[in-house]
Amino acid sequence: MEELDERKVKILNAIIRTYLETGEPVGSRTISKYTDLNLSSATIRNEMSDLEELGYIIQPHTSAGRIPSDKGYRFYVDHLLENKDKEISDMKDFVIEHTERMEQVLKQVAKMLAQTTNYATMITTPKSVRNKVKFVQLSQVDEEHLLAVIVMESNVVKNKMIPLAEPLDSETLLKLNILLNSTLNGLSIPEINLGTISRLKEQAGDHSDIIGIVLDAVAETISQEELEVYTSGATNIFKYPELSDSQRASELIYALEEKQQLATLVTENLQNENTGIQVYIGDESPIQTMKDCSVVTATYELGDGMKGSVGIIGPKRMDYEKVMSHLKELTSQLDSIFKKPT
Amino acid sequence: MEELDERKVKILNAIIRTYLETGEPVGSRTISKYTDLNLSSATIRNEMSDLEELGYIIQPHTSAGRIPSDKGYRFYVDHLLENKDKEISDMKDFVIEHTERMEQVLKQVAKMLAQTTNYATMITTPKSVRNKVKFVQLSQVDEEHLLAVIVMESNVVKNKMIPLAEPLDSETLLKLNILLNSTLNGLSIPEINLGTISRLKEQAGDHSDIIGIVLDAVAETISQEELEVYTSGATNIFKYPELSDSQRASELIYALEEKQQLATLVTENLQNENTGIQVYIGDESPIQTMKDCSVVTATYELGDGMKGSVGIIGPKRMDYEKVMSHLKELTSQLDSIFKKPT
DNA sequence: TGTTAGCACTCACTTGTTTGGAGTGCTAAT
DNA sequence: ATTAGCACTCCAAACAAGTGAGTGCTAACA
Repeated sequence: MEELDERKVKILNAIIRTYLETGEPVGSRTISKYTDLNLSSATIRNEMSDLEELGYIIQPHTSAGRIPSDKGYRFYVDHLLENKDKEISDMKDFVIEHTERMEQVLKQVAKMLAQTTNYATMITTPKSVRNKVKFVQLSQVDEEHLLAVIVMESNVVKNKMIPLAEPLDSETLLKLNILLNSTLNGLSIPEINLGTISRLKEQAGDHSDIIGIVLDAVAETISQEELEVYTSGATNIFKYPELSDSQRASELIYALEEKQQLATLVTENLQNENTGIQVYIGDESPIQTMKDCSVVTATYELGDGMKGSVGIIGPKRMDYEKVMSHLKELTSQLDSIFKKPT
Repeated sequence: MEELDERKVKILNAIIRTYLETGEPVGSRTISKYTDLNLSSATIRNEMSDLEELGYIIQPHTSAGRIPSDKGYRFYVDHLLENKDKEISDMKDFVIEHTERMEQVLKQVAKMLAQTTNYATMITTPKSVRNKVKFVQLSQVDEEHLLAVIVMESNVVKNKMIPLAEPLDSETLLKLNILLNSTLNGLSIPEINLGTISRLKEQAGDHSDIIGIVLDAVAETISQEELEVYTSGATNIFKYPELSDSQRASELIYALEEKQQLATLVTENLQNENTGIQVYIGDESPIQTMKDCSVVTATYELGDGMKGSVGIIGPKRMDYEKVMSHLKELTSQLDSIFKKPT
């Protein structure tokens, strides 16, 4: 298959751009005027016919204009998109009064992104690729409960209540605390292995059982850093007629509500060293219900080895240019946004 | 205005019930057969005409059946609803593997309720009407950060990072901890007043400034027990044609996404000693965008003075009977559901 | 050989008209 | 007081016709 010559590319580009704007099938006449090629609509028609044969555009029905196919969008995103990197309103200032809870920050970011882009958005909690334990403390809360507080290098705090048969005396507690801290401090999850554990238990002597429970709790707590996903702007999809019939809308909103699926979409990105921006067009998305949408995701990194994901879900004819530069901007700022509070 | 005689009531009842089932305007003929009154459609017509004049039912257009008006629903809910208290699938068992985080539990409850009722649901975190401090602890996490951990009587744990100019020595820390615990322990929020505060500061001596910061943090943390609201089953509204045109659906889902509004809907209930089940029909709801829906809320109580709210949002023709008994069942079980974990 | 003008054809969409049926209100008879 | 009967209303579905945007093809042109 011989590839597209320059003129075809120009025409394809014109088609897609105008379609992105209007959302209506675009006809030969329109292109003939819009471009500076000075070609008659007839010529354009011939070229469009070729483009359709090559699979870049589709005719919804016989006597309608053409709309881009998934392949067309793909080509557009891969080759036609100039990286303008326009400057974008500085989010850092706009966004956040210091809330200490990451949850709040994430929700706010999602919301703001949804507002500025007019698409549905999602963001995951950063996942500790290599997060270290910074501080551990056990406290006797009441007769029957021990509270384990774990602070990670990233200043994420986790709590875990541990039921106890009978209270520990304060001396033991102190000993355990010192032991835990001196051993675990600075270790990342993979480093807390059987060796560490058995050594710990040994040193705990009488209370190895408690250490066991605590360690389990710690491990669980740490690893239970499941990706949480926050979404916002779900209703934005109603702004795009091609998505807002109740069948599709329902499915989409359901997918946004059931965050679990979204997580899967994003995890693979985190696994791979896929640091850049990922674009899923239509069927390319692993989530079936999103086959009528495009999904753009980006990973952000928090310096201290935490990685998370931001994503935008919109119609196929989304403004890729704006979305991608927004995401690029955002991911570069998230680090400092998170650092500022604490 | 002379009130409804018995026959009118029966007819109204029949109209509403069949409308709840079908969702279509119901005509005289239908009623004539459905009821055991053995009346001809003509008679029914006369009665219906009366009922319409009294405002209990409406004719969407001249030659259509009748549908209940808000007033009709109101009458139905207030007088016609027998409290069957049918037994309902036991949620306690169904629901919850022990997750220690209340958030998880609430999300699950909302989800399950949405699944069994086929309406949209919401649930708030329990609010401490009279929640007491059980345990406080300051820990030196690193050079520049103090971590305050606060455990409430209800075993809710809150963390607060406090930035420090320079580290405290461990002796001072111990002193502060003892001081805080002995003073605050068992106090509820209103009891931590200026008196307590100044006494505390006095006793803290050199470190009164730190106590100040800590107390602020504690107060903020405690009072910042803002109602969080979790929703689920938003997409259920698409199951009811009268709500699923994109205009309405969009507004509704937006309202569900913007949980803030929902909170307001519910708070007033918590304030009042309104312990029972509250039904808002159409315009009765304080949230404007829900004027086409009915909202049923119930408050649950957790024994230790925590109160929260569960709600169901559905079409006006929701199955009030089922919904109300579900809610009644649920609220009575929530206490033990929460107690079980820890 | 590439480009263009012209023309017939297609097909969704709109508008107007028709028809059927469900439902009502009224009246007269029981 | 109830009911049968009938005329009337009005929505909804079906159908017809007109409109217009857009295409494909062909023949003429540079």
